[in-house]
Amino acid sequence: MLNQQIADIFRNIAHILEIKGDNSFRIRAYLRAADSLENVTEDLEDVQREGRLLEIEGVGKDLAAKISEFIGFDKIKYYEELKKTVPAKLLDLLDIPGVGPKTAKLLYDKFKISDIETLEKYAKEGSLRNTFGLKEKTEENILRGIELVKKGRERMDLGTAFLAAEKFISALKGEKYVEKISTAGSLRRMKDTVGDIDILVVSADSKKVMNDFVKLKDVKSVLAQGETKSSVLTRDGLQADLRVVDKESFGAALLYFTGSKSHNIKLRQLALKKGLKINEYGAYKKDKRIAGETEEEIYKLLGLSYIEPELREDLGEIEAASKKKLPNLVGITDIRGDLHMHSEYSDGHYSIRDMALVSQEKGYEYIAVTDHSISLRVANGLDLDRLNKKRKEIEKLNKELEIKILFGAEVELDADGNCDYSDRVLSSFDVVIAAIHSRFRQSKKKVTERLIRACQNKNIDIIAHPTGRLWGVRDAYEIDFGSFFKVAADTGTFLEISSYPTRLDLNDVNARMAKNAGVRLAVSTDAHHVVHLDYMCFGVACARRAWLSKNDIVNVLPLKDFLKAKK
DNA sequence: GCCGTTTTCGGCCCGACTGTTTTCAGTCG
Repeated sequence: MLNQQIADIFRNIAHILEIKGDNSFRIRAYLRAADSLENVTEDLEDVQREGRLLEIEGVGKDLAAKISEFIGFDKIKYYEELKKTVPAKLLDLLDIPGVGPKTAKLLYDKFKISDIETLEKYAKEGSLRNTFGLKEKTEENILRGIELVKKGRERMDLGTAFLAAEKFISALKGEKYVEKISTAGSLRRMKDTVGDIDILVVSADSKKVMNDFVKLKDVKSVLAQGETKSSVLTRDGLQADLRVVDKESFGAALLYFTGSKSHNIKLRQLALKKGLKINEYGAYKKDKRIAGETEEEIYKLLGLSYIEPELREDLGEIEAASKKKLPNLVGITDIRGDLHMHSEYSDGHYSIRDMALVSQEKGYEYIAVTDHSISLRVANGLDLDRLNKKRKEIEKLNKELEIKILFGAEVELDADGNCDYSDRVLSSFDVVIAAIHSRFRQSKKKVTERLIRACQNKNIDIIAHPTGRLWGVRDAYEIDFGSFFKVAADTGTFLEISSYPTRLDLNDVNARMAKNAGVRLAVSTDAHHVVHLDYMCFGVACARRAWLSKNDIVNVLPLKDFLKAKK
């Protein structure tokens, strides 16, 4: 995608400038702009055409010109020239933990090393030592870093990380020497992917916490064990870090370790303007600590209302908090029904009754059982006979159970956006979800037309996982979001936030844009198993990251209001 | 290179850790 291409170029420019030892603030400007571009949902080409490039945070006159240049010529002259000054693969060295621009430059200047393989050879031979600032220890570190790169420091999906962290937290929480415990980092912000698990603890006996932590059942190996910080590798291959902090610094530490980095930077800048200083130990006025035990008191001190972790991305939340204009975010307890799940009629593993009973236990008022339609044969899509059988079973269950079961379907959209059931059949469902499960590789224009056609179908209530991304399997297909969201809003078609942790689709950025376009969203699990019904928390977190409140979500409505709200 | 309730120049978050020094530079989060 264009936005990503340009972001990558800016990041590469920054890395080359780092190696060349350029002004660090200019380097930071390129990195900041790259981050910023990744948060723009609109196609940069559209933004450029409408002359709005300068509205993007961190993009000024110069970078706007470079973006325009790339859009027009597929090249940025400055970048092409800059690339000639360093070997292409030299930038790969920066991926090695512990190797930064200075070391990379040293390695190149002294040994002409410009790729990871050569570096590994030199380090193994021991021929790096006895150079300026390089000794045996550094060689070891480089080799260890290369191993890490090879293993791939891949991020994990939110679901895997969340469940792993929960095990750690619940194991430690019961101990009486653990006063306070919380996750931090991107996991606490509920980002769709997580790098590693961060846990903070307040304890009177940090030694005991550390000992217990590294001995927990899920720990495969111990990477480091210290007085206040330990790192382990879990059986799933995830790194988990536990830190013990002082009680009076817990809030400041939580704030610091939760991030995001750009959120923290902005908070600190704000503090400076007020003559204060914030670090991970507290908030200070002339070296005197005046806050730090809770996050709330630090935000208050800065004149901000409390900012929920999901919002801490420096995407306008600090400005909104200073005007007391933060949204009243939707919460898990607001959800009254799950509108997307499968039973053993198609490819689910449980009966309708089982899915209903577990949902009922969650306190839901209604669910929609939306098995696959006839043309999705790999998922045992339902023909008309089985549809009738299913309908009768639901009618029977509805007389017996307290929860209301809606008769639904997840209907295939063909290459042109048409359905595989007739209008007559479609209109007999309580809820119709439409989805794309094939022909992912169509052009952006074609996919957009396909989705728009689905929105215009009066029988289709919801579009499931609209961008089709499946973490670790395939990227989202390209969509003209502006046109798609407008039609969805105009036709009253709900768009789904799939809570399935490897989907989370729409994602936070897209969902926020959809809301701003007037679209209403359905947060659903797409459960194929009773335990998947628990995934709702991930979809709600995604909605919160998208700044959505109850008004933006349809399955917070009581059943009769929901039925009235849909087409 | 960006940016502005101490504005159009002069700033730009802050501290820990590590390995290498002997007072610090580089890297990281």
